[in-house]
Amino acid sequence: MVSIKDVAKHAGTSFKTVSRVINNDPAVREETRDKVLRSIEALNYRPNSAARMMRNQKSGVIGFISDDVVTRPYAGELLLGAQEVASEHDKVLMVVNMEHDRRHRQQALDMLLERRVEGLVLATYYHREVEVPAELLSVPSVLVNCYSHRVQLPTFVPDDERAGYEATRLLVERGHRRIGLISLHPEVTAAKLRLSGYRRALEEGGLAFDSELVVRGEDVFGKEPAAYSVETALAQLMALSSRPTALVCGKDEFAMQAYFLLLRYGIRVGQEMALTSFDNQRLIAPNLSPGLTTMALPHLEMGRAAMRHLLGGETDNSTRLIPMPPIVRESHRVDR
Amino acid sequence: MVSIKDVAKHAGTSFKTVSRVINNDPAVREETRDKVLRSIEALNYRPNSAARMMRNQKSGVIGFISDDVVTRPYAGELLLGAQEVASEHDKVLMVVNMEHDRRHRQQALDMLLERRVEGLVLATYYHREVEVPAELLSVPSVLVNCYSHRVQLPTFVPDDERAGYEATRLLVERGHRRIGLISLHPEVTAAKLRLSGYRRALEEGGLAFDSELVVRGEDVFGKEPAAYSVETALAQLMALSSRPTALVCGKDEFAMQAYFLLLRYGIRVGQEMALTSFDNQRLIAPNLSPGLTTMALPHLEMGRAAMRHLLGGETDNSTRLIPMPPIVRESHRVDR
DNA sequence: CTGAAAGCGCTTACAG
DNA sequence: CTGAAAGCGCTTACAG
Repeated sequence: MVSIKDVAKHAGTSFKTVSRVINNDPAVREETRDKVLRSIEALNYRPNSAARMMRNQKSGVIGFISDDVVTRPYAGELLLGAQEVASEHDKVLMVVNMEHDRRHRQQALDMLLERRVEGLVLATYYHREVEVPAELLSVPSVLVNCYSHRVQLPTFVPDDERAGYEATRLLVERGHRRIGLISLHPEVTAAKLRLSGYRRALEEGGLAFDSELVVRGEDVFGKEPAAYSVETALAQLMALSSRPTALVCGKDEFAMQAYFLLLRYGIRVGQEMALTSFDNQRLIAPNLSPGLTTMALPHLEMGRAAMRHLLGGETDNSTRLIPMPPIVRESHRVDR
Repeated sequence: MVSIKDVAKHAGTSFKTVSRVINNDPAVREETRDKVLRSIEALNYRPNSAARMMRNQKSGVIGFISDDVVTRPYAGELLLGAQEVASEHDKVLMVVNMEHDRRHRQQALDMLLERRVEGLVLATYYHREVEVPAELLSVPSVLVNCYSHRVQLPTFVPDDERAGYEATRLLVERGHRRIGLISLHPEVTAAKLRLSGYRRALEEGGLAFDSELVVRGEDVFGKEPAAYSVETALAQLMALSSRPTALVCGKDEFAMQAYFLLLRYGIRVGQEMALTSFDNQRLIAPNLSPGLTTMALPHLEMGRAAMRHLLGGETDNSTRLIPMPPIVRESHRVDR
């Protein structure tokens, strides 16, 4: 590889002068600079960042540790948002997978720390509590889409309570008084928060909470055969003496299934049933007819906000609730 | 930061001995090694990879350049597959976005080359031709999910022709003689290849190609209002004097829309209409009822294969067609 | 405006 | 089995 000395020789200067040129030091005569630049061009020279790093004692690298973020639909936007902001600050991301295997995880962390990352982002593909490796405390770190009760770190999570409230309010406003909720697994963070938003909206609308209207739409992950499904949930709701006229679905996948399953009861979403949901999966929500009104997961925004915080040198460890904007389409537009 | 010398001082050896220990040089007395290891532990020492890189003249980094791979549903598996294999080889990925902006792209490339990446992966989220930056030729590089006619590089792309053939054959086998094709934008690589697979399957089944049965389901990206849509495509097919009894959809999103739109004609997929598709979007295909039979995009496999090739030190520049396995569910099971 | 020296934190031969 | 020297490719003071 061609080094700064090769360039110096080619340009007939000292290598120090070359260093000045590549670092845009103004104290170089125009003529000298041009000569050096031509040599750089001619030799196709690129400064070795490892050498620079050693002298400067900084790597310009941010570690991005995540579970399946990149493969889950749209969760990759966490990465994209983080990358965008990092790039504005002339930082690059080193992306590693959080392996479940403890040894692998340790290796990945060691690798990042040996590369002297200037910061660490820990991100998950769904909103949940995480076990924070102690190493995160040795460099500036942030938590994205996840949180910890044991460690104090800046935390960026979706405002699921508010989203639950908004998803329900859209239906209350239309005059619905029997609003079903097909819930995610009840132990999931988002499920709890959204349920409490749902209750708040009911209360605000002067409606009593009826536990019969809250049904579970999914099983423990991967359990077969499933004891809980959208199908069983809907069956339960449809068996009520006073059926719901509106439905809040725990995620767009639930909503999609509900569109189909409700047809069995002769019920069309957007006609006999108002419906809202969460996620805004672009693969689903706009392709349903009628289009699905849903609260968007703010992946891009969380990624950006977290990286801005990290690179902005802020020190405050609080939790930021990132809004989940309602994406209003047609499915909730049924008046009662 | 604590360096090798601090460890040596703490352990009472020369720093050279410390270097031996961290590099697992067997020629160190057990006792000395233990002493050093304890000091490393005590000081929480981590070797500086920049310094190592400088001496070793290799970075252990592979650059992963892509367009929107991480945000497109499941295309992120390209990254995951690549990462998996890289990690087995003790390499890490540096992920950068291919900006449309020429200057940004150049910056990203420069950055990667300054970091002395040992290889480069260029990946796209859909199968298409790319303009390959000249810099890719200066280090071992591979193309994933994309190709170039101007540059010879190892190339890993989905076998779309074969997939088109399989998707059609599943329907021919069931006795269908009028098989519609709702095509992607006809200029798209996958559309052309799949069309030729469709024709091959018809021919093999002794069926004449009828251009009336091939309709376009999408417009140029982002064009509003759309001149072509699944709705218009279906309308065209349903207006034919001899309607199709089976449908090959250009992607799962088309299929999903078709499920809904066909209801307007009183036609249920899996009853009066057999249907196959491409992609295997896990968000869509299993959630439709009946479940969608579709040819899976082999993202994970392409990512793995490409990285194996890159790190395996192979030199052959040919193109590998990665199979798109048929994911057989219910939608095609309609006999004629 | 330009250059010679020292050093960042390691590893690679070479001695002993 | 252990150590002293040289050097990887840069930048940071310090001279001139």
